[in-house]
Amino acid sequence: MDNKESILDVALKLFADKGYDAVSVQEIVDAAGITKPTLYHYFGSKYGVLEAILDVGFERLMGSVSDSMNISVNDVREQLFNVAKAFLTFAVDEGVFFSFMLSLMYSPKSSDSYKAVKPHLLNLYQEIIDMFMRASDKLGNMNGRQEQFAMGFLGLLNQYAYTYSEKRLVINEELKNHVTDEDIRALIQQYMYGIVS
Amino acid sequence: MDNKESILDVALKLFADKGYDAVSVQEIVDAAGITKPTLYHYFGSKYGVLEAILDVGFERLMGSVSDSMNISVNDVREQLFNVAKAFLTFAVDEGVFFSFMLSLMYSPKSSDSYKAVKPHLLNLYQEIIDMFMRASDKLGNMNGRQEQFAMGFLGLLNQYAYTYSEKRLVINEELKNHVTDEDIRALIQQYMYGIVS
DNA sequence: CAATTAGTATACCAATCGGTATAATCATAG
DNA sequence: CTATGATTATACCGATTGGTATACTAATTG
Repeated sequence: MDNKESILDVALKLFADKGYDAVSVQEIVDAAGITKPTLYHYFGSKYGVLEAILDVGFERLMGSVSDSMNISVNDVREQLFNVAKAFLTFAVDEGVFFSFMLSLMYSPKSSDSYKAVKPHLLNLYQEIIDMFMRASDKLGNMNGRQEQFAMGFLGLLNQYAYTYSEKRLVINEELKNHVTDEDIRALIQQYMYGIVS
Repeated sequence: MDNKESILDVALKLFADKGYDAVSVQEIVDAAGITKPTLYHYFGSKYGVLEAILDVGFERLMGSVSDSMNISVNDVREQLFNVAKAFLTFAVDEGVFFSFMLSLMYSPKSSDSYKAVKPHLLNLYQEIIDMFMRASDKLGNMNGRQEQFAMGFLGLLNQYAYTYSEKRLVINEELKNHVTDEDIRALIQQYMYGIVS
């Protein structure tokens, strides 16, 4: 791992743990074992480091989600299952980035960190909304509520990933790579047919 | 409004807009039309201001939610409706505090702001979980998934309030005081019976 | 070998950070 | 009128902030 990568790696960990604003450039370069001019050589500014982190992370997430959408399926449930699996697998594999992303989703609208993440989030939202649009014929009349369904779906995934990662930290590190297909099926079931089923 | 109140009022707006870390004490006192020693006289520290804001806001929220739970009801749906209405009404009436609260819920775990909000969040979670516990007999066998249901319910409410407030900002300020009972009923319907219903 | 370039270290900058010492002001109480 | 205690303003503190000028080194290229 060269200096450039280790800066991104270390900075992501610090940002996810303490928040973008609370981390100083000095802290990053100390943790990466380099000096400030090196960081500014590569990224130009602290904000540049943030942007680079988000570029890399979202490219992976969107790639994974897009792939999951291109698998041919028989029904909507299967479609949702595939997307949920891709999303949650990403949340587990890239836990640090994912929790940082979640914190940015809800961060204050005038903050630097929200400005940086906003375009990436719009991308993600649009991808999910489009999926519901394409499923219009199979899902029946959504009465123009595709957007609401999409945000609800994403909200459920986020909330699941969030509570799951909380539990992982508290209970057992060994569970790490286990979001089972059954878990995901139960989630889709809940989303489609509610908790009374 | 005396100095103490106006400090809290102004600080909340700034925190909600830019984030706790990004707001300086100088900024707060300038906006409140006072000077630094006055702020430190009342609150001791910047962190003390944050704590006071959260104390006031969560007392209102928890009071409203608790009241809604004490209304006698015939079934679980009615119970959920009442809680959801209290919650969403609060989210509309105290929009600035609510969006700040949401940002803190997902903020990095080692940040000062998360430390301040954590005990209040645990309170809120417990209140919702207890409600599902009490509803065990009517909701049927939840197989110990009360906690999951509770978090899912809260996640749905948060997500609804979030997208709603986004839309309000974008489309029409006039909609402000209108989260209709129909909206809430549709939300509970979705939660209980899913999107396919 | 010479020359160019990317990467790194030392040392520094002005500006801002959260916080405070001191003293003046103010309304109230005896 | 005096005294008291709560508030407030002026002016300051050391520490840290994001960022940079300069010079040196290591690797690449002709």
